[in-house]
Amino acid sequence: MFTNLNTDSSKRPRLLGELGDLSCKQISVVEFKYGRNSEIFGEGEPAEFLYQVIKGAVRSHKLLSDGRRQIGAFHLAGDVFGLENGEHHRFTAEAVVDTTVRLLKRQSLDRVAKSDKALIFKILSMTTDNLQHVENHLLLLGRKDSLERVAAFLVEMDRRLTAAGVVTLPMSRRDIADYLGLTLETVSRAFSNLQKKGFLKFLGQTQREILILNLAGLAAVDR
Amino acid sequence: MFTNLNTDSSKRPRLLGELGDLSCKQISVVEFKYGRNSEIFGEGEPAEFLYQVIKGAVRSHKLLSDGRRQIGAFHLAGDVFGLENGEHHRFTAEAVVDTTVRLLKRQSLDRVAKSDKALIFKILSMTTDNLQHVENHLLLLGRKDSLERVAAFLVEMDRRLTAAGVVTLPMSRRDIADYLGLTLETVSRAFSNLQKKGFLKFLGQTQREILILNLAGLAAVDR
DNA sequence: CGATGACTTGAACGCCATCAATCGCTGTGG
DNA sequence: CCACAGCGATTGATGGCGTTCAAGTCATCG
Repeated sequence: MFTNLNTDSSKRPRLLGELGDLSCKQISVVEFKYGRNSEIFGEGEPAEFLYQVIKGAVRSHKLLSDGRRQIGAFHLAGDVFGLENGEHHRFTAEAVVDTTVRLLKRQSLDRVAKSDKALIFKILSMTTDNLQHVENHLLLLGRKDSLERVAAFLVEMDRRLTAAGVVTLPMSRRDIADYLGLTLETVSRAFSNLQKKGFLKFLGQTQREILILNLAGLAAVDR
Repeated sequence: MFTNLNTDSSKRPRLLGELGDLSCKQISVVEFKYGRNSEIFGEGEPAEFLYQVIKGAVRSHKLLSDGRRQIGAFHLAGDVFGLENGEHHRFTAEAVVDTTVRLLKRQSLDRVAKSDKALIFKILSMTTDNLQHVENHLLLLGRKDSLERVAAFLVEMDRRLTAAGVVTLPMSRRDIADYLGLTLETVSRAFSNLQKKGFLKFLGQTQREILILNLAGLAAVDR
């Protein structure tokens, strides 16, 4: 492993914010590429690094012994993940598509954090953001029906990765289903339903490029 | 409000750990009592205090506009809640039964935290514990069936509030249902099912005192 | 005692899962 | 170039789990 690592302390960070401001503080930062569907780290493994998505997309999931899967979050360009405070990762993280990730040694992060209060608060703040997202997802999984879930998903994705009203999903219907606690068939039916209602339109043939025609309508379906 | 407040800076804390060690650091600590089903704070309200349950039980929930409710967590004796990093509470908190709560002004906490690294790390650690619990709950709500959910609930409650193998639930079947993303009827049927299977037994007539006969069996049902 | 609230149990329904067929696109090899 | 396999996605048919609606029990309390 780490055959293609790429020390970065001299380079300018490609993304600002979040971890971008750390590279100037003697924290070793490297970049690494993961192929589609390859594992970045596994649940239960020691949490040695902190990660930031540079390009691509990552899914974090838990598995039951019989294969049932729950995706806790998708991490898109700029997002930080692997932010565990304990010794071990609580999720498995995989690249959804070919993905470039920036790695930070937790050890060196902890060292700097000991003397850098702003950094501690930054980490606390990112953890809290994380918590907020998961708390909202609890309500979705516990109490929303399938159409509400898919509408909420589209609103979230529109906010996070839209380019001019067009949402280009990096993940499959199965990934979406495992994020929303549904089956891929139900997700597909909900997409068709929302298209029939005039809230969205598919572009191209891939079924992954979606033109959002009525964002407020989708938000209203979500409740 | 605050008619029965009770300054506590001179008293010994009744519970150790978590916030118990803060009372000796010039942080104003008061206790307050809430009656059964009364609101402690509401979603969206400014987060002025941090709370610790001294006696009783608290539920944190979110509501949809049509009344559907999702309980994110139950807070039992010793637990800290209201740990928001933002300005506002993200849940509504209510007393499940008559409950005594210790309040800490977030403002004074922040003041001390600025110069006390151990305290910041403590807060970060509590936030991470919180996150871990919610992440596990995602898997439950997204992918487990009703019997698995109820078994998991009993295992959790056995761990958190058992006295000699007897679990005395402070919350109603409806509260449990809204925690597990089910209806109260389904929860009731699952209890009956687990009793029939010999995993538990009801004591008294209240249906809230439960003798756990086979904890490993319950854990196995949960998977 | 009648009223109320918490819980259980039964019956019927409905939403989503499951099973299955089909379509379109991509890549591969004869 | 076309046949064909493989994958992702859609769509249809059927079934099951949990919800909904309803009745009934039991304990508490006015």
